[in-house]
Amino acid sequence: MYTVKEVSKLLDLTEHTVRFYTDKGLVPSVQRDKNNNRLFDQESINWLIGVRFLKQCGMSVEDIKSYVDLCLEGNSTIQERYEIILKQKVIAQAQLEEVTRTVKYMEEKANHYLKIIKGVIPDDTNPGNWESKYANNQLKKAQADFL
Amino acid sequence: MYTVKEVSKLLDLTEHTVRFYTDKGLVPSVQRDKNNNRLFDQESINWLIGVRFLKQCGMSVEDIKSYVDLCLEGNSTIQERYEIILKQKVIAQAQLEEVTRTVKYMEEKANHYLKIIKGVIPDDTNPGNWESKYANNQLKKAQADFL
DNA sequence: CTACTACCTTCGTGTTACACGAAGTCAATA
DNA sequence: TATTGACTTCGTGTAACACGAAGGTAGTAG
Repeated sequence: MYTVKEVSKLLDLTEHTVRFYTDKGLVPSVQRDKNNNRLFDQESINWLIGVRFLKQCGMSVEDIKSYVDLCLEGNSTIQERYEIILKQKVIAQAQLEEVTRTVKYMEEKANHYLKIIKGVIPDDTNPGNWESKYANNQLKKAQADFL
Repeated sequence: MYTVKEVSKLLDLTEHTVRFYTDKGLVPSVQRDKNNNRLFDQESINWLIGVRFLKQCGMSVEDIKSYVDLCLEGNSTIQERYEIILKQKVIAQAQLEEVTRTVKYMEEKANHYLKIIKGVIPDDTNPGNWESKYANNQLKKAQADFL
């Protein structure tokens, strides 16, 4: 059994957020002790982890609430829930691509700066610099995605 | 040369956001035509793409502005910029792990639902369901990360 | 017994990064 | 002439919190 504080540490959420989520009904299994303190058992923590995943891929608190309610409604809603998860899966996959590109950008950028610092190449801070060159290269791929 | 509308389509931002960013000075190379319309050349678009990457890994508009200002200040700020990028790189890499986990969660969850729908396994909607079982498995890894 | 700590509550304000609409102004185009 | 599309400022609204205040209760330590 965990307190709000422990859970917040465990899942890297603020206590505020943990209370916020439970109050919004995102963690139906959360209990109270005789002093009205929130008590999280393993299951509640598991729920919270699930909630974090759903949040992660851009679901609003409201939408997560709806989803949780569907879960509580029972087996009749499984098709509906399946479709929600499928949609989120697609979103998460798109995020994965974006984040992968971002990591790559940061890596190449860091390398670029490092080279300048080490004097391997001259600096080029002014407009028309690496930002441009890098992005110009990226743009072909990027545009293919966006257009 | 691109208009706000075109850029917004190209980079999947709203026109509001594009104006917002340019007004905040995140795209120093943006020009105006004789009618005061924002005009984006290739370089401005590249800048915007860079801004998007920085945003992506959690930098605030304010911090991006500071970074952009550092860029404009010139070669003396390269070390500082290098450190910023390194920090963002770490953040982006952490995001990558999180998103990877999220994708996995969604995939496994979708598979689970699919099995229920196809009648391969019975439903288990009530508390103590798959959410718990999945999360219980995840928890060991998760806890290793968080504790 | 009292002080302190750790929960809880409600209330209310502040923040970020926008979204959105209103109203009014230009300028080019049909 | 009317529409279109850009612009501006102003102002409100929103989500998901962050944070502090004020006040309550419960358990522990000195």
